[in-house]
Amino acid sequence: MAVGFYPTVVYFRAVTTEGERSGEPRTVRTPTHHEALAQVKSAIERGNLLTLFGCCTVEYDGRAESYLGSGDRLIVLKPDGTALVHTEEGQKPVNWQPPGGTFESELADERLLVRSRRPDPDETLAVHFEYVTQLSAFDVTDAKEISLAGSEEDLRQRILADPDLVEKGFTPLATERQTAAGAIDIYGKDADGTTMVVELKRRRVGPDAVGQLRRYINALRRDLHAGAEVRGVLVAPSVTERARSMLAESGLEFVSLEP
Amino acid sequence: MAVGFYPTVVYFRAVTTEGERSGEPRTVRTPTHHEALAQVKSAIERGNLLTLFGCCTVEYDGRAESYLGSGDRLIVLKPDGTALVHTEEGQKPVNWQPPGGTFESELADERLLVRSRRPDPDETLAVHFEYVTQLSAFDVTDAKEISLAGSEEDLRQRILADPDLVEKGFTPLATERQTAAGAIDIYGKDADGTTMVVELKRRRVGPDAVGQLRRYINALRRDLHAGAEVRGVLVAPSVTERARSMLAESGLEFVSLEP
DNA sequence: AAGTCTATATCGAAG
DNA sequence: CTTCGATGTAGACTT
Repeated sequence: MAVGFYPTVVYFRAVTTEGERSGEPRTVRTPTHHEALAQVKSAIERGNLLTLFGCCTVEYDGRAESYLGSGDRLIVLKPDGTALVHTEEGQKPVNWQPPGGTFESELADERLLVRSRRPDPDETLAVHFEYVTQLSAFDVTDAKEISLAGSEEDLRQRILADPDLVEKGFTPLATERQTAAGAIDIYGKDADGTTMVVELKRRRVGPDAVGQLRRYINALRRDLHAGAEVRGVLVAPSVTERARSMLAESGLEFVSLEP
Repeated sequence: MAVGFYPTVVYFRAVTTEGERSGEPRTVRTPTHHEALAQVKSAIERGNLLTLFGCCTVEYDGRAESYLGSGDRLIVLKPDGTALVHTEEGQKPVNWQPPGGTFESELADERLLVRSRRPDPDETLAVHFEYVTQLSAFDVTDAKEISLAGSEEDLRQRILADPDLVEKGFTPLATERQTAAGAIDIYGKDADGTTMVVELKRRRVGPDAVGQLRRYINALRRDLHAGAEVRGVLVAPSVTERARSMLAESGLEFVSLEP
């Protein structure tokens, strides 16, 4: 068992038992600010994923402004310019920077300062470290794409494959059909040939979805010849009480379907 | 310079130069799955912030479902139950679990498996590791709250402090005044005593904001006696072309104000 | 607990 | 480039 000293740089090559692992991560514990600066610069240069844990203050200036007092946080810097500042709680980072920016690091007042700048909108994020507990640079290449099911897109695919899920005899004619009020999820006809507008929601819907469907139908009625009959169907797992009464008022229909 | 062997557990106490630092972080490089499991369990038990870097697959099942094939990722587990799976790009984690869940870890097929379960909605996230490159457990207590300026709330405070920013003679009477269409940001009267509805947006607004303001005004006209005159003012840094014409059509006004 | 609204929303698609 | 809608939205606040 090795006991770390101060500062300690650890280079290591992974023991490979099943296929090639990624390049050597570089980890430094309790570095001096000077040493941390060198490691940060080098990691950014190499396009590594960089994590820093330590006590810091954070300033953000851009679409809004914020100041975060001194405390322990985990900072993640990605090669695409993303910056994340995480505290011990919450899913959302307490501060962040979206992809596309650039990182700069320097010693300010003899302490490590990491800055992220992003143009359009012009935004800066500055992390001032009081001390760095641990710094790690990882070589990471992850080509795999995620496959997601149960989304609205997935629901649409299922209805197109089996239109009877909406109503027996329903025939989809188009998806994303454009109207003045936006694109209709599924446009089609019922068994009698009456035009139908189907709006999909993957979860319980409120009044906003009813308004959206209503706007589509009004737009469609204007687009089609006057007096054209158009049915509107909201497809969702469930509906709020207020939305249900709005549907009734507007002569719209609801079909319950799990995503 | 120390060269890591396999596995290596590093316990260290930070050198304190300015006030007490947090407890000792625990970092393990290229652990066996068995060793990783012990460290994960111990870190969760202690309420530490845990980071894992390594090659893994990720399964999610809950509001939707997803599968993520094998690749290098950074996993962050927080003591509040938050789980984050980050790849080398993007601000959003590729998979995640909101706070409130519980972690379980075990060896499945002799490999480290970390699971997160969350009730209501019932959701599970499972990370299967092919190998762990590095594992770190941090003791973290961050009491500091973030102070944010330049938000819509901030804009409202400024207008209440100086109503002339909207219009000379404007008198705010209420904030968050309820209507059937929702709450009005600032409700008041102009120099002539005419009712005013002020809608605030901290950034460039599109047609949606005009629609929102229009709904508030219609609701208010219904609430007040018939024929009541109501002015609507949209306060934002700027407005899109389409929104500007909608404002003109609806007889609404626009005041440019930076957040 | 459920509904509503905001966000430094982020993200992707479409015009 | 803007505009628009979906998100496993998250998170805060009201009822």
